[in-house]
Amino acid sequence: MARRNTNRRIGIADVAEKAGVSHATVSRVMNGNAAVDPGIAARVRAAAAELKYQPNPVGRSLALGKTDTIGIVVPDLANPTFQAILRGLSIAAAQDGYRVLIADSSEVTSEEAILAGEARRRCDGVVLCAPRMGDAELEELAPTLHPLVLINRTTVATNTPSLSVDYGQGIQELAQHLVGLGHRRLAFLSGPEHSASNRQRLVGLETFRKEHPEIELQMLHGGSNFDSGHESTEAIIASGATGILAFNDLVAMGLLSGLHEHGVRVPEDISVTGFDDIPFAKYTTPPLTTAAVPINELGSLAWRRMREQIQQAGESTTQAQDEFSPRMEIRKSTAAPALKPA
Amino acid sequence: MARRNTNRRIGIADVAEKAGVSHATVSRVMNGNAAVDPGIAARVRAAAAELKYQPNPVGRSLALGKTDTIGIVVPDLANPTFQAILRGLSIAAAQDGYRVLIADSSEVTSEEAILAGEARRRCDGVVLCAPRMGDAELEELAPTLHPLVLINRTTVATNTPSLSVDYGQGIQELAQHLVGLGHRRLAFLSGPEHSASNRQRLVGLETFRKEHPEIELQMLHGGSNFDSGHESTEAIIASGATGILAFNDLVAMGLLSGLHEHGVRVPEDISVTGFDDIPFAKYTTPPLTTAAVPINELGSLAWRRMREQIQQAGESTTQAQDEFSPRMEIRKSTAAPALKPA
DNA sequence: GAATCATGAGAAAGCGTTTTCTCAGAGCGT
DNA sequence: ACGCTCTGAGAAAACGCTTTCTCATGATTC
Repeated sequence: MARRNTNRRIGIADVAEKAGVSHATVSRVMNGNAAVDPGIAARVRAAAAELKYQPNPVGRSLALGKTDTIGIVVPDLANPTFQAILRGLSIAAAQDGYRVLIADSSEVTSEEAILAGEARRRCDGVVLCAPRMGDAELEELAPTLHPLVLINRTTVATNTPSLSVDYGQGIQELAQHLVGLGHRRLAFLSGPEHSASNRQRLVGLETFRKEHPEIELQMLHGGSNFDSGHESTEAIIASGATGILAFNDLVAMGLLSGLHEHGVRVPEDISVTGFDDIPFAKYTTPPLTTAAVPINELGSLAWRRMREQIQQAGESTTQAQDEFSPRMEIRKSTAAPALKPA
Repeated sequence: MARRNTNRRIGIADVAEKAGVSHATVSRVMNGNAAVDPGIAARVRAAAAELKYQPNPVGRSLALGKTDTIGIVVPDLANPTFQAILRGLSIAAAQDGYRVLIADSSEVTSEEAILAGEARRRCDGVVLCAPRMGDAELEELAPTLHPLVLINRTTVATNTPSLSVDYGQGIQELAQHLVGLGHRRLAFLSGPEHSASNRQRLVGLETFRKEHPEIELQMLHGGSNFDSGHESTEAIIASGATGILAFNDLVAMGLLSGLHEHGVRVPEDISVTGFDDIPFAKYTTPPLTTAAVPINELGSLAWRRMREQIQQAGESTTQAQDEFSPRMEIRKSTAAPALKPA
């Protein structure tokens, strides 16, 4: 065996001995599972209190087959969106006595499946944010992870709830907002190539194109963070577009700062929109027009969906596929274009 | 027992049966602990692979007495500082095969000790961020949590490593920076009453006062987030101070936006400084002068200190007390005052 | 060729709980 | 006063793994 009895943390046996009962009885009074003589119960409780006994969660987990913990897999903890989801999830889960375990894949897509499996084995369920994972891999992985809640992804398996944001609609509304202001030359500064939510934006913009054939819409490659937005500054200026749809708020902020450095005024010369409405979006200069995603709700709803699955353990009923529609948040980074477009 | 053998997840016994060996042997080949006949080992590995066997971490934890998990207690996951620490910690720990479990106390100081104890029982160690916990409570709690790493707090117990930032020095440097620019009327927009780091700032400012008796320095009550900074706007304007030391970047940003709404120009009318240098500080308008804390390092160093303790389990050696000196980050929110001070 | 030794596999104990099983004793009715 | 039910506590099994203990087998040496 591992450790010969070095002065170990006090366990149920110590309480049992002190109270002069069996450890089964101690367990019973601690969990209130069966009727115990009030006198004995009091004696046990006194002993437990005196010894400051706290049941070992690992032992409990093994016996109970549950850990009261859920895992969350995120691609990048530096992203405010995932931070917010994590926070919402953590707070909601804590309310029900659950804790959350983090697995940050650091954008390494190939690790995501492994991390998720690992997390699932340690926890009672997994919330998976894997925007870049291939569909095939996701389909294969999902059943092995149940209970599972997907964020911004869906599976064909109907017993997996998913929470997603309608990025396609959001980006269309933003584009229409720009058109409504008088812009005729738009550019979309796209996100990571294999991102599912980027694909949704592209699909939305395709629809937009059909409805507005008269509008020029360029597609520029970008990334998902500050720096990539900043790096795209010159390409944006060169594009000649007056209305820029950035992949998200982070990219928009990087772009904003790049444009400022180049002496390009926002919104006088160029209008910029973001996506997500991260907490800082309203504090940029100028405050960022964006599509607001109810990000705190996402986290807490993720927990609710998880809890539903944990409670009805076994019976695999079909689960809700929640979709959130972003809400336009018109601020000061968009305005009518000053120059006449071509 | 809990569950009569409903179609359970496959375990070590299944592999043993399939390979025609005892489960002890399976365990041996999985962990490479003892010499096993190469032929048998191959058979076991084949069986394990075919069954996709993955050892149950809870069982392992119970047998091994370790969970490969550490907990982190934070007062507020919405605060970028704690987000960054969490991230640094998580990434560093993952490198060594450890996961991190979150406990967000939601600023409820009275819960912190309980959460920390809870976390400790589930994990191999705890990183504690509890800026508002009373000193006495901390002293009593610390020994029960070992291995423990304290952030921005210290204990008399020398076997508890702590990582802290020299807020006192940072705030003095910021004040001196303002004085150097010509400001004579300063105001400190303080943080939460019982915050340890706020006390450090106050001590630092006391020193500053002694060195600069000619400078007026007002103390204003505030909080630690956007909103509290925003709410303090009118009090700040009323104070007549031209140089404002905000508790942190969040407060400074709230103040910046409030001043903007009131038509007060920064830095022409009032100079504002923050603290922390959160990622967004350089994107405010104007970019925020602040004292930069090497926040990513804090997280990874926290893990290193934790790992050291976990490795030398038992022998309670005295541990390092690391202190970081903030680095001045002079940006555009501070400048020489336009008006002649009294 | 027998005694010694090394190798390696199975049996079983242990980690700390919960829960089923079992049974002693009390209470009740007739 | 006997037998019945019922209450409640202890014994023991189970959760899934690791590791010590034990012992059989085959190799080595004099």
